[in-house]
Amino acid sequence: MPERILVCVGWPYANYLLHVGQAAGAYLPADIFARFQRLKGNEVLMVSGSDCHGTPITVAADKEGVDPRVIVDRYHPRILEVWERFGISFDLFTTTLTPNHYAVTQDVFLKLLENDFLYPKMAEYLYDPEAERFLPDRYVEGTCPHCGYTEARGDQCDNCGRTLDAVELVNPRSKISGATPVLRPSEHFFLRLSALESRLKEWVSEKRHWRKNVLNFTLGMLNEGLKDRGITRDIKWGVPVPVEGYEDKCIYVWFDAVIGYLSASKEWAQIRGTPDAWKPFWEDSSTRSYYFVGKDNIPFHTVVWPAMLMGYGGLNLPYDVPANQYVNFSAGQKQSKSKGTGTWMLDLLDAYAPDVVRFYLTTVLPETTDTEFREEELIRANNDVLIATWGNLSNRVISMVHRNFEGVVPESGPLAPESQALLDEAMTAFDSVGAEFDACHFRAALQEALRLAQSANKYLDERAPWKAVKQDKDHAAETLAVALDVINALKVLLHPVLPFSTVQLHGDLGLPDDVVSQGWGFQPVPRGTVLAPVQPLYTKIDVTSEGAGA
RNA sequence: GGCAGGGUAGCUCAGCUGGUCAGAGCGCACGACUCAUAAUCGUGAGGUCGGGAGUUCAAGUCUCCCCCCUGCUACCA
Repeated sequence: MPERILVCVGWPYANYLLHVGQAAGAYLPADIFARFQRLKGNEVLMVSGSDCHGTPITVAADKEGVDPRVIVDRYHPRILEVWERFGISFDLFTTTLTPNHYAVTQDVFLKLLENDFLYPKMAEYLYDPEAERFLPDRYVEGTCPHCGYTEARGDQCDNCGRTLDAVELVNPRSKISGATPVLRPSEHFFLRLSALESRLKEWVSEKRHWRKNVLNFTLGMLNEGLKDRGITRDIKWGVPVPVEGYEDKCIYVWFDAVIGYLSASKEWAQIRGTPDAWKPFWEDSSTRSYYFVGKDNIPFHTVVWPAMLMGYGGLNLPYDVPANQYVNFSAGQKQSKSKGTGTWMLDLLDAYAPDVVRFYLTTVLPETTDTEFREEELIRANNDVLIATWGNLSNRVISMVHRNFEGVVPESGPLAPESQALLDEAMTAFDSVGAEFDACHFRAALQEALRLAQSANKYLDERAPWKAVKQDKDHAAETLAVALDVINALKVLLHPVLPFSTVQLHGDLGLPDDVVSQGWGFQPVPRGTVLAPVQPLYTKIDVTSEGAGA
């Protein structure tokens, strides 16, 4: 019975290039998961898009004296390029600038308003009289009232680490213009999170399968008590508030960004020519929806978005939010998009084959703790694990079939116990590896799959077909045929992580159709199949040269 | 400051509800093999599980205190 799986991935901000941390934190795990589910024969919808609103984009645009759209148009195509080259298999990767997204966002807004989960409230906010805009706390600098640090930000002092309120700062100044901010009254809509607190608690308490950090963090937030949250801003770049008298205000970026999952699903359905196709993914309660995000985004996906969905009514809440920790870069330096440090995905993909990057990143996915990206480790993983254990396995077997059996998969007679044992192991692997993938334990899944490759290597060493072929050709035939069957199993087991090279292997094995249509399960290579000439799946990387991948 | 996660072999990381939990892979040393991208297979060395105190017959595993890293702390998203 096929299941329906909705894979939602955090929306990248459209004013930076994508770095390794984002790829490993959200997009790669989401893609591995989606590919696995498709192999299982499940119906998968995987959506995301560029988050195009928000203060940083308008600030960047102002700095260059251009429309924010120019910034978006510069980065969105680069993001798409990463998906293409890295093999992130979105069903739709859109933006928050589409008319559809605006319409869906406003619909959610109005429905929440109608259901009394939104209400307007007057308050005072910091205003930059020179730049003529209201300032988020982060855009105010000044002297810390506690330690006297002169570069303190409005939300926190980087020197003494205290949390601040922007109005506490001594000598406050706007980060944008340098002007002294003033307080100005403004009326904004607030999301009545407080009213949904108990329902959220009840809902979260059932989520035993959530990761420890996600569950505890969310429970902690709920137990502290939820405060209503302002969801509109005095800005012109964003989705307009669809209420009379509020024409000069926009819906705040995080509110519209999470709605993107829904609007993208609807857009996907429209593009496909089946406008209602989104509904089963959102309205059928048997659908499992997953949200792949970084740990900094947990509250938006385990509290705010669920609250919005509850307030809206009739739509599925997240089934799981397998949030990841961070991938750090070199000596504990964070992969920060704002600081401009880190390894950009496009640079990395210029240097290395996508599957090599995917393989290495999968071994260091920050599933439970922050991890570290190191280029020399990537090279080592390629040479000493990917090629040594897996690439070389298929290479040595295919080579021997060419040398001794004219490249045709030989017949295997009655199987020796060790041959049957290896095949049994391959069949079992679909359960064990599959269970890990399904539980979003991608590192463990990869490790488990590689164990089968090691067993196959051991099997070859014990049966020594290169020796057997001289006295007992049937013995060698059996060994190679069985080894090919296991390689074919590994091709499927590894496909979610290594989509490019396993597709190549599928063709090299002379098999029809594609890997996905073969499905998640053991399939022997038909005897008599003609193999393609030997063609290495991966290329060794010279340690001394800077990235020479194929 | 508060909340959450993490601190385990040279490196990257597993270790759920306390008793083969002191592990895996890589690296390193030695041996075997030579089909294969000097790949593979076997053997071995390596850690008082961040520090201290406690509970227990028994603690990386529970409790308390301390140190370090990361995130959040509601106007970055």
